[in-house]
Amino acid sequence: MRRQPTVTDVASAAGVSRQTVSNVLNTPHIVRAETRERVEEAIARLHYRPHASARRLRTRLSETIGVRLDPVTDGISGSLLDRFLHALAERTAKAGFRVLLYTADDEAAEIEQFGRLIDGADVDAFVLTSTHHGDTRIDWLIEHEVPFVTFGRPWGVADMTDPEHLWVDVDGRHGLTLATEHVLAGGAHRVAFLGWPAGSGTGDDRRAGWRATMTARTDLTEAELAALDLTVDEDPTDSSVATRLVAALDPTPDAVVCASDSLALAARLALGDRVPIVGYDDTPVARALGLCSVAQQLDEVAEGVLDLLIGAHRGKAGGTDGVDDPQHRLVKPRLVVR
Amino acid sequence: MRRQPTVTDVASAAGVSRQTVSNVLNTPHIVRAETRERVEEAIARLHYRPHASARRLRTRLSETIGVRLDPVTDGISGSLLDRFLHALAERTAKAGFRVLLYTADDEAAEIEQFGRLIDGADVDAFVLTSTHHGDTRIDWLIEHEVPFVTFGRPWGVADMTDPEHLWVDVDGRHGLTLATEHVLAGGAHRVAFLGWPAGSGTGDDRRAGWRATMTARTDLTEAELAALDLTVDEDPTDSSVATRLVAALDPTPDAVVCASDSLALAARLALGDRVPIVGYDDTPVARALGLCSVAQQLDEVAEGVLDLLIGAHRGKAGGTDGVDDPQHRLVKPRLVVR
DNA sequence: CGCACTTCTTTGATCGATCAAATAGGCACA
DNA sequence: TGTGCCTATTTGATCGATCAAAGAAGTGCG
Repeated sequence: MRRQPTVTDVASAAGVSRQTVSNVLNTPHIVRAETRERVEEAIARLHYRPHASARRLRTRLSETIGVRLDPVTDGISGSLLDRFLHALAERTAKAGFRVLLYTADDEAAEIEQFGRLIDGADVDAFVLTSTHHGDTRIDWLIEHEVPFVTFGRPWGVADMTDPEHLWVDVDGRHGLTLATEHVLAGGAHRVAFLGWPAGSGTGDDRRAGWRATMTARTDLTEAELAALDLTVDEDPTDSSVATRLVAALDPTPDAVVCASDSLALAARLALGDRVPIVGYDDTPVARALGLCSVAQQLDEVAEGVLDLLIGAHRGKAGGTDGVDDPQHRLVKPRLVVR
Repeated sequence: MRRQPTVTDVASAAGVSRQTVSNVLNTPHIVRAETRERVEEAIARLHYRPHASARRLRTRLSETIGVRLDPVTDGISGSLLDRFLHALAERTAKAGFRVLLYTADDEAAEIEQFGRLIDGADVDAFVLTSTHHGDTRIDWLIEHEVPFVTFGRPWGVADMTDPEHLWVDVDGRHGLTLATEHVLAGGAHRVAFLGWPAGSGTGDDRRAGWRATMTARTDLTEAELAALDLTVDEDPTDSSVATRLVAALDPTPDAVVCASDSLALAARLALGDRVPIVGYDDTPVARALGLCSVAQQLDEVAEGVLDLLIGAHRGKAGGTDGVDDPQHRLVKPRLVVR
């Protein structure tokens, strides 16, 4: 590997000075067109590429986003993060940024990582993916004035509208409304919901979509709805529990809408293909089983994350395309019909 | 965010010079114990952390590994990359390195990325995950003397032993041997193999494991084996094809060993749970269905990748623990029995 | 023609670390 | 006591870029 050309090399090749080359790269508009072209020609001829670390040292900006790679959750939806990461990496690259991965076993370790990555100028912003109520990481980031965006709402009431906490999320309630309306339109009447125990923001949000739709569109009583509201812990070994639960439901419901594809798989194993089942996340499992599923629009989520981050960078400017709330963005999921 | 302390700050706090602080951090053994302790105390007291970009500028090392995030393949095994990435990120962090993600739509674009990332000192090595025979990326990396390791063997004959091409792979042949022996031990006799068409190195390797075991352990003729050797394109929409294929097999085989979990799912949908089925990759799908599956030991793979990379860094030293071939490593998979 | 005023370009300093070479300190031995 | 040698520490230069401020060229107007 021979020595890389530097700004100085380009400068002498183009017959100008270092700073002019730097200007061509960073603030092209202040350079006279003729000079700019000469410099650009020299850059191309020498295959010059700026040394990212040198620039970072001077500007104190890394143009890199840190993303934690969660320990694999063993859920079928594991690939969700994968897809989100891909969408994020792609968009990030388009915006001229990079994605740096890190791992951490617990919150304390992750905060330690924040410090290391920020102090070392490795990253200048974070994207958090698994947030929960009372997350200490978020307090740390806000206190240390580190820009960040979470994929997922903070479910605490006050937090949700906190302008310091930027978030993007998928409207799960809307997703289950779509799912429920779809099976109702297909002739179902007694539609069961298979979800997680109350208490998780995400799960409750999805349940609410089912419940609201059922209340509005059917004449089922509260008691009947309660009987159709099935709950199981999310745990791979629990799929058998879910299977038993669904099978025990008597009479068999006309359809089942689920809070996740892994629950949908359990329902499918219990009921076979006689009853329409709708999953959530549109994972390969749903595809393989031929089940309808609610697809999170991860491209849009990634786009939103980046918009908010760049907005935050450039002085809290925020969304461009007429979004009402520039600090938060709720993406509408789509129902994949099969 | 107040200004971060620098080596100079630490130096004056400890009453020594810059370089001594640097020595404590990089070559502690040349510093007298008493001095070292004083410096370490000052580092802790000031919460000093080295500025990574400054160090990289000087050393011309980024201590960062570039990994391409593949476009999601829609296979059930998508989560495999996810798990590998996680294992890699974790090990990488332990070795004091970082993982930088990038994406690229095709090989040319990826080579363009190589150039950008190397010239910018963003990364100093790459890990490639989806390699194929005659991969131009590999030629580029070797030509430009950029260290890299691939997860996956190059299936060209000459390439496989090329000392310039470091690789780690999982012994799929052994995996299918384990799978086949397991079902044979369970009393099966006519064991079918469900895999991809001949021509893919990985698929052929797995098939060979099944075939060799069947030949050695059963008295089935070549013709009988050929009839049990089922082939289908890997494509999500093809699972129905696989299902038909398996169902058409008459008489029903005693067991089916598969080249992937998504094929195992197809077999399961065709045969129900009357016949033992073994998948490959131990994805959540296999777990949810209660199927046996061959688990790639991604931790070991990640460890191998890092060993080779660090070995290459430090002058082609290579493996430590008595591995025969210091440039290549074949990890033995494990059968998860359910 | 000359002075003020832009606009574009150059020069010197700087970011925070490490490298290379020089210096100071300690110890043994003649 | 002085010389030589080894080890521990300090000093000056450097990596490649950007920032800040100074300098040069070009324009308008009295």
